[in-house]
Amino acid sequence: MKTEDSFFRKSDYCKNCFDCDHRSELFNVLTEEQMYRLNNNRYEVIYNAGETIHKQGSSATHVITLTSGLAKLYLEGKHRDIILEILKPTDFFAAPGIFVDNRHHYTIKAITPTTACFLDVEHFREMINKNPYFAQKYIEMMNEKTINSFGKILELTQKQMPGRVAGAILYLSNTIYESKNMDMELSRQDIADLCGLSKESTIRILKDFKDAEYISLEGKHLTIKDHESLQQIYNNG
Amino acid sequence: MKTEDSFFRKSDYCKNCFDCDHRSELFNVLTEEQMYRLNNNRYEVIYNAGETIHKQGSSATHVITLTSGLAKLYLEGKHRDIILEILKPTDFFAAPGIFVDNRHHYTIKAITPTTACFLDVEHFREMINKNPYFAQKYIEMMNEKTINSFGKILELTQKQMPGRVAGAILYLSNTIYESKNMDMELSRQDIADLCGLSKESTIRILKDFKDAEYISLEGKHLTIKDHESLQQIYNNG
DNA sequence: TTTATGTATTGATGTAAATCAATTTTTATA
DNA sequence: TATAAAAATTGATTTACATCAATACATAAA
Repeated sequence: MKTEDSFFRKSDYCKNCFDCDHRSELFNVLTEEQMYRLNNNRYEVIYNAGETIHKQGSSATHVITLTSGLAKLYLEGKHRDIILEILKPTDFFAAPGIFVDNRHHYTIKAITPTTACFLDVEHFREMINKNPYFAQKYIEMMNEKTINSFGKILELTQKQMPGRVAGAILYLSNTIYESKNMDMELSRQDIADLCGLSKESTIRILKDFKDAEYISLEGKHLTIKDHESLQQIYNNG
Repeated sequence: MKTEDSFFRKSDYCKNCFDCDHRSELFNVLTEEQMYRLNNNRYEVIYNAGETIHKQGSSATHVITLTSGLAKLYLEGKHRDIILEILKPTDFFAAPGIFVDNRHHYTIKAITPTTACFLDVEHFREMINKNPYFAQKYIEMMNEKTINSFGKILELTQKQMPGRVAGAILYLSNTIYESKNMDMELSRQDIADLCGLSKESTIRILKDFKDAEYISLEGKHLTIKDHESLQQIYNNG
């Protein structure tokens, strides 16, 4: 059911792709004709906080661009979830499964009210086949994600708790909120899943950082007070 | 310095790419002209066991196909190495860095005497730009690796020791040696790095499996005696 | 407002796996 | 062959983290 809030957000709907400021930069290399077709085939969906956008294991029929809000992309494990990435506008996502087994290998869930623009996989594949620039852009994007996932593997297996939590704080500050002063929309469990730690351990480390005055923290309001120290803990973690 | 053994292996040198049976299936979609250019630009290198083929952090100038031998592809972490993949003929490898920062983000080292066929990155990029089938094949390959690395993340963070060691044994048997009866060329440390465990812990689990008669193990000769049980341990982890 | 339900916090306890240390076995070298 | 060096094994100890349990707090529903 739509909330009043999401109803009003319908003003967020994009008129067209040509002058859309929510468009992923991936699409900048499309030809005029391809852009036209893109515009005719896309559609937008509005999600409430907590709703699932892609479900791990389900069939991958569309690629998406997040046009507003915040979402988490995570692997559902047996014992816990591992958040690989927080998605924000205008992140583009094409499931790696669309060229393999047409399945989603992770779940994407809205953290805040969110809108996403959907594009049919067949259409996306066609763009790749017909436009080498587009293909190259996509490959660059994929490869960057691969490299990131290497880093994730090392962090999750080699860093210990303080290093991982410091890493999560720096990631949120540098990449997601782009500020040292954050009204985080993530729950403590989300932060834990970002670190691959239990909720309790994460909370304890956050408290340590607060006591050491590296951060200030009240509820979901977090401010980085000593970026230097956090960075050092992350590096030596 | 070349050993006598590696000298004799020069007979392994490929005459040309056209009828090469060490060629990665990726290249099957090349046009005749592209295949001709491939043949003229490639070169082969012979490695002794233990030698480094690609070094993490160094600049990525070539993509490779492993034409003989066995190699390990691993991330060098602060405290330990994580083996992502064992490479065997005719595995193809293009560093994800070639479309990002022109660096290697992992190290590849020969486990046994090994030959690898090198192809210039510029040339490889050209193939991708000029041949959409080739680009698609490459994307498929990349995506498959991405999906595998998701699995790796879950295994390393959620499975405990017996599950991980069982996984490594099954991987070696199913994918690398393609037999239940293996004369493993990997060291105990290699197996540990494949599991993300310490050498000592890995050895202990192997001993447990031997005592339970799931495997027989003498030195580097390993035979799977109870595949079912190993699979179950892997699944329930 | 009251009640309920989920989220956050803190402390006590348990445990999986690493580390350390010593010994044995294997492989390489003089 | 003898000797050195590396790899494998085993046991004892330590520790980083999870789990469990109880309580506090916040948000939403009645």
